[in-house]
Amino acid sequence: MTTVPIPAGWPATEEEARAVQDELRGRVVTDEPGPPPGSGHVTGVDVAYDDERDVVVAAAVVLDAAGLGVVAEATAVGRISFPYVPGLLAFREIPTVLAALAALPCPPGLVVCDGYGLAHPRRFGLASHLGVLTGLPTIGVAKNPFTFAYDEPGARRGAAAPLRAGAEEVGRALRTRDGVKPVFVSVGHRVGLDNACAHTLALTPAYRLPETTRRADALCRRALQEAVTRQEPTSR
DNA sequence: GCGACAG
DNA sequence: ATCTTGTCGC
Repeated sequence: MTTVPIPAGWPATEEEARAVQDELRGRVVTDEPGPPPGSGHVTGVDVAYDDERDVVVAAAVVLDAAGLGVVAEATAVGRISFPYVPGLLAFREIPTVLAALAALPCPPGLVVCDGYGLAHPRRFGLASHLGVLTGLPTIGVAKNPFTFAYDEPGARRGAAAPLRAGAEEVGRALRTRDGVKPVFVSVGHRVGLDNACAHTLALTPAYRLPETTRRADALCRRALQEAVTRQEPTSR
């Protein structure tokens, strides 16, 4: 497994990173409904870190949208390309995630990201950024509301309430399990919000988080352990 | 100025 | 994200 290089010209400062977001945000496509839920491929991507050893591992897991079975998976290993800064998460994850997607043997279809798309300080979160760079339809499903406001949705699975930045609806708080904390869905690229929520519900038949992110999370953690174990075979 | 802040 | 065992509850 080769290590993904940090791209030439990758932002080195927060100021540069914000400038990149401001430049690319205009390329987000929001007037396409996106692929219909329940057909084709749905791919989850996630990343795990070992900041101490400067290792980051990304995983991409392709599921059959109809039965949610695993169709393909891939991982990639890289170096930490940016510190974690709220609002700049994409610069920390994207190089390695792109490599994992590129390593897949089949088209990803809709990509489901851990985090936000348009629900972002500059309306250009990880999911939107990844969508613009790949051209793929993407959505973001986050576990926390970040700085956004929302009213508690109804207690039943399927209930939803707007995720708001002031009066603007930047996403939706969506209940995926009865009585359990909602997830926070936002549009990434080339998908509508209603459709993004429909996909999220289709991907959560049993747990709060989408099967895509659950599978990708488990895979990148496993791969990270293997990567650092190989790095120091006789530590201790 | 201070605190909050996706992963 | 990550550090980390058991435990209460459906």
